[in-house]
Amino acid sequence: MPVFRPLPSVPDHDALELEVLERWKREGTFDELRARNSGGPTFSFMDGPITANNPMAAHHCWGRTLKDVFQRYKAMRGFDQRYQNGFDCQGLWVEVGVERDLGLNSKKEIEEYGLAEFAERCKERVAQYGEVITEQSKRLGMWMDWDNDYYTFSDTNIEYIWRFLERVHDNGWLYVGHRSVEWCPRCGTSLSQHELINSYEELTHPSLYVRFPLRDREGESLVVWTTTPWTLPANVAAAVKPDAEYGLRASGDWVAVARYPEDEFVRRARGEELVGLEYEGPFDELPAQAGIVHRVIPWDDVTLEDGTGIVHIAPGAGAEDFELSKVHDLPVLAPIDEAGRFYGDYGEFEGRSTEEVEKPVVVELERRGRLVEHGSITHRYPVCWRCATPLVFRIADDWLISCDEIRDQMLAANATVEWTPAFYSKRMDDWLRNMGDWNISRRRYFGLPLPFYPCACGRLNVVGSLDELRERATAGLVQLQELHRPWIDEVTIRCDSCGEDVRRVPEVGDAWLDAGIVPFSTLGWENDEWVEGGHATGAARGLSGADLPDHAYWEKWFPADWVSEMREQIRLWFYSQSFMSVTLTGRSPYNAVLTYEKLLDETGREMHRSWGNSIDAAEALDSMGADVMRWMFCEQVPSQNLKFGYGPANEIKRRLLTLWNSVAFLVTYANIESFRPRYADLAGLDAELKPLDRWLVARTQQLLREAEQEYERYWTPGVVRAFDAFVDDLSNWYIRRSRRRFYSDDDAAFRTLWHAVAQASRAIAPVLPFLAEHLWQNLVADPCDDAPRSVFLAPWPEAGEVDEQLLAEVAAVRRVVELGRQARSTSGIKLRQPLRRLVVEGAPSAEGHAEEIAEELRVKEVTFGDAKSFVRFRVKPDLRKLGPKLGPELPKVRSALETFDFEQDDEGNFLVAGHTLSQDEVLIDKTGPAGAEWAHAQDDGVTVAVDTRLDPELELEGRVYDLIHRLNSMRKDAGLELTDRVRVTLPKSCAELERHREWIAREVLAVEIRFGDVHQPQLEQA
RNA sequence: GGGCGAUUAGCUCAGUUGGUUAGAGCGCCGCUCUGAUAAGGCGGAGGUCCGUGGUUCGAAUCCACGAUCGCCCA
Repeated sequence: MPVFRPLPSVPDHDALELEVLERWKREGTFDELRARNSGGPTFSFMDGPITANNPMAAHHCWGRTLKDVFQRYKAMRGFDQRYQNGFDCQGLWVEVGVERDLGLNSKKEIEEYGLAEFAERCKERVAQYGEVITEQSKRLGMWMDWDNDYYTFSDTNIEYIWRFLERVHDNGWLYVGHRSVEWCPRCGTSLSQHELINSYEELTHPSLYVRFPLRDREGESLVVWTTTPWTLPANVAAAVKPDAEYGLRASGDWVAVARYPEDEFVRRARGEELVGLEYEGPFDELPAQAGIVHRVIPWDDVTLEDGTGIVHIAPGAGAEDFELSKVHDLPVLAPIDEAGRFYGDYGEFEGRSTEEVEKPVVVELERRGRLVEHGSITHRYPVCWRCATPLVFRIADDWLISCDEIRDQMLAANATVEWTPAFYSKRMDDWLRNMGDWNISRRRYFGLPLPFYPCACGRLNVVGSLDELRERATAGLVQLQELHRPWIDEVTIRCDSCGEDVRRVPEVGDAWLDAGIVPFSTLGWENDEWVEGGHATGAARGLSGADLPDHAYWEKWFPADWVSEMREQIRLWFYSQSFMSVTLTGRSPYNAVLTYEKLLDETGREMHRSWGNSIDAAEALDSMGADVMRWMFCEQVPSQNLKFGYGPANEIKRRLLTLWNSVAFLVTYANIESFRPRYADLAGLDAELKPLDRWLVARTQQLLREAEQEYERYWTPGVVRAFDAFVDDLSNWYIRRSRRRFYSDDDAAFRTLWHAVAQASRAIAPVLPFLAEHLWQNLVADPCDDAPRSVFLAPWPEAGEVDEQLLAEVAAVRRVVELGRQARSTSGIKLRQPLRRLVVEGAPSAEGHAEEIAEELRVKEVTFGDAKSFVRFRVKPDLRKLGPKLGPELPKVRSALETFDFEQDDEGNFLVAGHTLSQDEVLIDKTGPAGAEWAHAQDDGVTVAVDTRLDPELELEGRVYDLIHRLNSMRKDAGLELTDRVRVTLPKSCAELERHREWIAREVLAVEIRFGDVHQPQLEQA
């Protein structure tokens, strides 16, 4: 029975991960970890809710990996954590998903379907995808308290938002805005400013130049440019830039001179001279236009960058237009309804959409000779972020929260937050400085019911809790199954001013209210008594076992020590959370933030299902494996977009192979030699260690220290880099150098290598939980009875003293070896051929390691000190020392040294340009010719020279190495096991090698070597 | 128009206190090891570190201005 399970030549990540998941489940590892850490110091992480509306996409895995990495790290360090996952459950996302499923495509169709039924479908959808996301997250390795998720559509969550809104109202911040807003005609609702961002697409629209004939100026017209023909029927004014120059063409058209510098004008006028002129509107005969006087108004913001310098103004169909209407007292014509269709007083346009009227408008203008030019333009135009319908402007009443008073408080709160990467803090500030009032209302169905009950008496009743609703209700309580439409709409309450019955407004709330309240709703803010299962109320009933904790619990866990979400969340969740928290408590709800950019495909394009380049989470998890994905996410500098794909994944798989092979090496020989590991070795190795062993121990300590530092600053790229470098050193220095020691029962070597691999697994476990656990099981948990059953149940391996001197020595050795290889390679002599002598200068700290250097470079002797006889030497200033000392004199000294313009005194000091430099103030480089017998290489003060002369003895040894090489190749070709013994027959021509018979036999595991009548060496299994 | 980033090898990107000859991976060429083996190692070619100016003994790094790209706001 081997000590370790043999490793296959390459890891099967998928199988290995499923096995680890199964073991965690079987052994209750996560529960045990939580129990162990319970009562320890707290690490408060607040999970931003993931929308339970679709399976996970690759980009979700990025964020969820980061969340899991740091929760695992903190858990290994003994921190008590909550692990509560959150689902975002209501609002437009879910509605649109359900609409698609049901084939509904307008608000009318939803209403015909029935709001109660529609709400049930929404809840089913949330339940369904909540489950899918949970399974996918588990597969990714996420450890969360999966049975106690919070759902933002619970009555509890809703009530907490009501309390917030009540506070907002008490503060006097709540108001109804009558404004021009971006409107989605399909969804039938306005969008808030944070919903507009990132939702621009390249769209082609008509580009029209249209005449507005001036009254009292026969034959003269203003020419305006528009890309929205549908707004022309609502035109009431034309704006000019008062200080710009306008010109009248011979054709009678007025345009800005700056726009047409080449044109000839029969008359010129400043914009202000045109102000006040009246003109004929484009569609004056429409009933809606009755009695409207169209006139020219001044507007400083008229652009001379495009168009004609004269702007068509329709206050009912544009934001700036609407603002101007207030300044200039213009009539406001609102042409379209909630579905984006024209109202009845727009003649032939009635009932048509904004797109459908484009053509008739053009035809009509043309017929009347009003059209100067008709083309098209492709520009960036906002579309609905959910359904991609192009947005329009319309006048609407929305509920808004004023930002005036909170803005500075939020800025102050943000100043307390530690952002990673740091510059995101400034972006948050920028957003806060510029944020407009928060539009919280949506004219939809399955969302947060706004608890606003305006009364005819002028009183706005804002209900702050379910209890208050019950108390004030005058009807509808019996059927109130949950706080959603349609049920909530049936409840009427008594106005607390006049006592009349009042109804709720029909609007629902912005989904970011739902997400923003969770630092309060999930932690039991101002809740007197702990309520078991108290978060699974209303629509969340039966979905979760989450409790509603009491206020003491909130005190313990608020604010979050750390949150992590993608960059967009600056204007979304980071914003809404902070807004609500500052309102309620005056402080930031999180202390530290890790933010990351966007996930693109591996060529750098955005992923889109319709482009065929999208990779969803399930597919990626299946074909890459979770560890590989996690590595990719962790390696990525979070301020850069991540190029995600199979190409990069395969590269990572290959890189992980070095670790795998190192472990496989250990396992192979440990089994052959029946090595038995001791768990206590991980706390400190007390074996008789050789210098190289002590080096690996120091190197391992260094890894632990670096990893810890990087985890502490939430910088996964640093962790990955440190680990990668460690594995390279482990494999390409320690194992490479020590290989032979494992062919025999060298206890110190086995223990040292085992120690290093086990400790490294612990350090990387948060990033690669599966691989680390798999290795821990095989290397530690299974063979050591006293070891923790999981790498995550072992405590974090604290870094001890790092032997910096030893690390420096070996670094010097490796540099010498590197140079030695370079020197050898310039000579053209194979590494297999032994050489007589190597001389090293400038690497004093490598002096204790002459034997290693000799072995690596296959030379008989390594001497230190005198390479001068082989090379010329060059002296360079040590800038760190001499810079401060010499100041402006330095360049002179430097160039003198470069041109060998210096002398050396008896003490070895350098006399140059009037200065005396001691030896430790300069760096000495060797360079130059040394004759054909010596090959050399130098770098940064270190020089090596190797004697390339061969003598008969060296040549003979070279032949022995050749033979060994050849025989071992034959062994491999013959498919022999590592431990198989062989009999070798050599041709008589090899007789001279007789002297090295034992050496050869040892290297090829030969029980017999004889010389026979053969032409080629032959070999058979013994 | 304002804000925040980015610009480093053919490609993808590291490079947090300013320090000597700027790194990695991939790709390319050559060599090499062969008991990690459809791997590994070494070497080479390949860089005006976007540009200009400034601070400094010294700038990829700090400052100013400009260019290009990206993101956010207006």
